[in-house]
Amino acid sequence: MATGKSVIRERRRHRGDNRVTIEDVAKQAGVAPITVSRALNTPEKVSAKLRERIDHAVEALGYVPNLIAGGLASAGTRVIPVIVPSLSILTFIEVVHGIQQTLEAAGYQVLLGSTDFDLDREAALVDSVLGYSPSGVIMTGLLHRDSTVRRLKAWGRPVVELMELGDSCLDMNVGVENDEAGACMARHLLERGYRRIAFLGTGMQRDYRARQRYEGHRQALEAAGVKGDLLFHNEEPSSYAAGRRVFLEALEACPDLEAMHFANDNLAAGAILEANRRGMRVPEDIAIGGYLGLPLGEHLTPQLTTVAVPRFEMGVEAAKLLLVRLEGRSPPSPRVDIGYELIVREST
Amino acid sequence: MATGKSVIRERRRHRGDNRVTIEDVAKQAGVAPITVSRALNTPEKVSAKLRERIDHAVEALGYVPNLIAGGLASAGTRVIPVIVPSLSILTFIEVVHGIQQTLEAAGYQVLLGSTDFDLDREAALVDSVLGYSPSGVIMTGLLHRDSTVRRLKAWGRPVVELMELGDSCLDMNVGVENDEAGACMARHLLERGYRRIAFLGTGMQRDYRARQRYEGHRQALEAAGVKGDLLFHNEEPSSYAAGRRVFLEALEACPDLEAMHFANDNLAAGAILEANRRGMRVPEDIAIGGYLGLPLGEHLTPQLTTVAVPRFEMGVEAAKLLLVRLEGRSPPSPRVDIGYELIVREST
DNA sequence: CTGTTAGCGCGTTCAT
DNA sequence: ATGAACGCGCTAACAG
Repeated sequence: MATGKSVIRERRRHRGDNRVTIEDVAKQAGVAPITVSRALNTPEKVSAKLRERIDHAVEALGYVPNLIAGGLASAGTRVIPVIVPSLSILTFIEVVHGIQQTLEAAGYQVLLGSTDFDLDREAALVDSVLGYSPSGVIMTGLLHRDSTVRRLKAWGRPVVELMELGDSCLDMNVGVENDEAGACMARHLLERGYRRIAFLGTGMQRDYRARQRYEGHRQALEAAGVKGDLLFHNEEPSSYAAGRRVFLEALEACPDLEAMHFANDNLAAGAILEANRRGMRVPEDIAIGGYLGLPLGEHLTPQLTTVAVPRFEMGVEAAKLLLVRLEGRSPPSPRVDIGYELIVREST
Repeated sequence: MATGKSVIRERRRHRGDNRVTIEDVAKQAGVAPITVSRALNTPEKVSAKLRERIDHAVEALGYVPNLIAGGLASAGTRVIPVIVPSLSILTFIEVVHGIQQTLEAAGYQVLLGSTDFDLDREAALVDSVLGYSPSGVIMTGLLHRDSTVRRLKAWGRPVVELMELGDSCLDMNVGVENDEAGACMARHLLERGYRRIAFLGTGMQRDYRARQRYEGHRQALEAAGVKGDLLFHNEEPSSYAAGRRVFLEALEACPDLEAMHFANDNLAAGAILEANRRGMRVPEDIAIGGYLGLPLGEHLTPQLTTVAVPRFEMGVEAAKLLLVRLEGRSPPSPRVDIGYELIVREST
């Protein structure tokens, strides 16, 4: 006869959904659902014999765990939101790539969010993604709305802040010292004998990391007794075209310039390409330095001198830090300086 | 006295988790939890008065819905997995960018997965992400393991397959006709009067879309009575450096070549940069054509002739198609040809 | 090592 | 327009 039990089974799924559940597997293997759960999540806690029976049943039925249900029960999905300012800027993408590759290998999934450099959008995004009960969060930068900081602190799970390094962070921090990187290129240009040196950037209003590099640049020049506040910038987004434009603007405004320190390699590459077009000699007529270490730099003529930052590795490192914490251990240091490297090539 | 009820409330959360729940809000507003749920999800079904009280309570308590619980109850989170072959290839990133921007604006979140061009990894990823009860899925390409196809079909929710167009797709399809795009460039080179024309690519073993373009190229040449199977390729990933290398290999193997049709702009740009370095004249000594329409192309000297594909728009279109289906409507056509455009510049 | 019980926080369903 | 009851599928906690 149809018992009450079977009635329940009939109306089990809300809608046309008919996925195999852990209960189906348990029945097939002749065990309790929890044993299936254990066989899948902590195999060492289940006898070899049962494990095998269960693996069979899983295979036979094509069971795929419902991670949503698991997440609700255990208050933690294997999802890591990664919040970046923009997906149109190569830097962030390479970082995301490093993160994604590392986390996916460890069985976590990346939930992508972008703020368009807007801290209010960041705040809203954080609220929203915390609703997914993520295992941890990776954020860009150290600068957030108070509400964001409060939420994340109250939340209490691992958080990594990425890109720049600072005195205080929410939880963990990996990045580079932007002012030092800026000073590094400035000192290199000084050593080469250049004295009329300008810093050129775009979108520096929103990109405070570029401003930090400029600050390092300025201080390095002034420490050497050289005028350091020669700055050219506009607010368009970084691109080759933007690089060509600031390059020309600076040349026009300041024809006796000897060297240009660009806020990033995209701009610097644009400048070299423009110089190529006009038959200008680099570095004889004008020296050019960049920041990032984009692959394009070494293929230009002249090859671009740059301060390279390991962007992919920065992502990997952030993910590793998070994974350590997710495994319940605590990392040797919650702060990782990923470093930078001056690569001297032909353009200076 | 402590009633049974309050005991339950004490031990409510499994672990240190202390998030505000819908019940807290309901209590504060003096309504039932379900009313809060409605006020948030279908405000038009709740009286203005209650809605206001509830909004207040939400604000005051800082309530953020637990999307996991919602997902479990309603069998559908607002998550869209996007599965791409690689995050180190700019093309896919721009597509993801378009998708992400469109979906995020509509209140959906992108779950990122990458397969490294491996169909078995793709199959595993699909299994895994379906566990998140996503609202829909966006996949790359039309070629999948049988098991992947079966799962997705049985699953029954919206699926978009992206990049190339084909006769049959799982559900919806947006992309470009690769063979036509390849033929387009080939015909352009023929029109320019070139006869000794080679196709050069890298990683074509895994990248069957590049093979499709080569096929279109070959047929166009042979239709014109020109030898079409001049092919140079190797299996390294695409990069400027790889472009420089195939360029040199082809020149050496075939010094009387008149034109080169590259599988993508990265390779073509590498070739132009190498030609710059060697003082070779393009297109006089050798003509160069690309595919994609990367920004770099127009800044090179000579500017690169290319077949441009609107990659960002392709992502936007895919997301829109999905959104239409998610709103319960059905799109005018489940197949969108995103098109391509021949951009003739200086290099041919 | 295995099972029982009791929710996780919501939305569906059905009643009012 | 609002509410009560129930279960989505899984795992934590506690027994045995």
